[in-house]
Amino acid sequence: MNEISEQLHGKGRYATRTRERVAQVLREERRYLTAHAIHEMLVARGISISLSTVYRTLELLVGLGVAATRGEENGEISYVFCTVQHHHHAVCRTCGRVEEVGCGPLARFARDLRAGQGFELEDHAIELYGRCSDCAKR
Amino acid sequence: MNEISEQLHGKGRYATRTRERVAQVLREERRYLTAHAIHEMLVARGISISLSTVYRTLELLVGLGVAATRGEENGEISYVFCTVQHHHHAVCRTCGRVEEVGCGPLARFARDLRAGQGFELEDHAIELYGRCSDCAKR
DNA sequence: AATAATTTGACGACGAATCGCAAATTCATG
DNA sequence: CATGAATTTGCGATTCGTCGTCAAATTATT
Ligand SMILES: [Zn+2]
Ligand SMILES: [Zn+2]
Ligand SMILES: [Zn+2]
Ligand SMILES: [Zn+2]
Repeated sequence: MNEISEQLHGKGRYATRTRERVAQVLREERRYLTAHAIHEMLVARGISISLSTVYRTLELLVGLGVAATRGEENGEISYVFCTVQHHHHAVCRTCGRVEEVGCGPLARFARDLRAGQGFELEDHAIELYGRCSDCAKR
Repeated sequence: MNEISEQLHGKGRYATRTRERVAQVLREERRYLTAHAIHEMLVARGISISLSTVYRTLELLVGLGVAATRGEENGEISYVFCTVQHHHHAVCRTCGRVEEVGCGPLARFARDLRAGQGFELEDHAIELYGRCSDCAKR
């Protein structure tokens, strides 16, 4: 019984094979995927699952804090595996891999912002794009 | 003839009353609005315009670099008035006002990131949330 | 195995966004 | 200002992502 199963069990939800499979895709891929893409990947593996269930499971995982969403420019919603603590995502433009990074230097940024235009920073959303260590070598 | 009209004229597009009205809403509001919201605001002013035209005009303004988009979590797309040069948005959580801010401190952030996990930063997307100077006083 | 609670899949509803085409508007030209 | 070509607009239909309903299936418990 893994971490997600324990969280589900603690909240009176069932830890089903179906849910574990959706979570497994996110754990393996580590990049932003739409519900549709996840569904297709599971079907390609010979697993029978409905698109509705994929949506519901993703919503559940986001609620548990183990998945994060991002609104794409075309209106689609993408999901990615995620840890609970506050962090940001560095997205590789070559392979799509998502790495988590902290946000230490933002403290100084917030101070400058308040001094400059009186804006009191409460929160921030950052996405970083570039090349992951593997792809940068090639 | 304003700045947007000139840009349109230079690209063989017509500077129409309709387009100017959509741009005017963005200029006045300075916050993220959906195409639907913009359409309703224009209709409320007694202006007859189709939702299709609002969508097409917004797409055009984004292409001109005077509007920016953001994918919302529910799949909608929001638009905001924007200058061409690189910058980020500080969004007031009380009134929704969007202010533009630079990203000077990010240079150090990029250096630390490369040293820490080998990620080569090429670009970034940042959204800041908090209270604008007006709302912070109350 | 029996039971109760939860989840799943199939289907349809809903809304955002887009497309095609005829009518209207814009703009250059005379 | 009148004319005509080019572009834009509005309308309706269409596509597509997402979510709701409900009976059937699955899960956990005894
Ligand atoms: Zn994350
Ligand atoms: Zn990579
Ligand atoms: Zn404010
Ligand atoms: Zn920047």
